[in-house]
Amino acid sequence: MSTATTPFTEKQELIARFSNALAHPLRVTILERLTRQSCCYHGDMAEDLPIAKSTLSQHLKVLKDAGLIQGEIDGPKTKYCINRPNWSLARGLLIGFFD
Amino acid sequence: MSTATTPFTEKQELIARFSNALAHPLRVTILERLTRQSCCYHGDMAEDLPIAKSTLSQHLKVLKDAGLIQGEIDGPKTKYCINRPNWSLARGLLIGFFD
DNA sequence: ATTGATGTTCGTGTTTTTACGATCTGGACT
DNA sequence: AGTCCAGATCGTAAAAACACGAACATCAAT
Repeated sequence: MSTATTPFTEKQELIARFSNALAHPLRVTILERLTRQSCCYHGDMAEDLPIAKSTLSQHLKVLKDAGLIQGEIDGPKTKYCINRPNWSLARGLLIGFFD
Repeated sequence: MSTATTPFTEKQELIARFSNALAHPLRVTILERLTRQSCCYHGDMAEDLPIAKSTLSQHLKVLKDAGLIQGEIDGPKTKYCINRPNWSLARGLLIGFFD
């Protein structure tokens, strides 16, 4: 396809996109939690984090748009977990990036 | 010291800071180049990249402030190279982050 | 049907990022 | 001294990130 919309390679764009998802300590915290326990509800995170729930929703959306997590509606709650395929992709790209 | 200025751990802050440095494809490109060849002049990069020199300076400053590169004045030119200790630190943190 | 709990979305304001040209600084060479 | 080149810094403008409360939607009980 080679949609050359930018002067950068696909790989460079992906590294930047995944890195951007990790570029806020709150999102790092969220991801750490989701890797420790397989899944987690919005509400459980909101309890432990010193932010408004709307702010948490925004950060979860950033992570979802980056492809690192996925959300699933479970009754009245929303359950989030790591998007494994993309997580592996990100890990591979970043480990490769650091030689 | 424990300057608890944020509710996050030092490690989380560092991961976010290093990731933020990688969160733009241009900066990814710069770092890729600096890892391939040990050092590189501002001017050499400016030739190959589709951006104004002032913009390049800004991105180099972001990378320097994050601690990933260091600059050295060499006659009329400025020579940049990877900051090895911090590069290793970033690699360790990110590889650890991805399990 | 009403209520209550759970999250998302909307609207707002503040701050940061990104990009550029123009200006300034400092070395090298006449 | 004067000139040229390399880069940094300044000033500006547009866009995006961040945070919050208010309003909205949805499910699950009552």
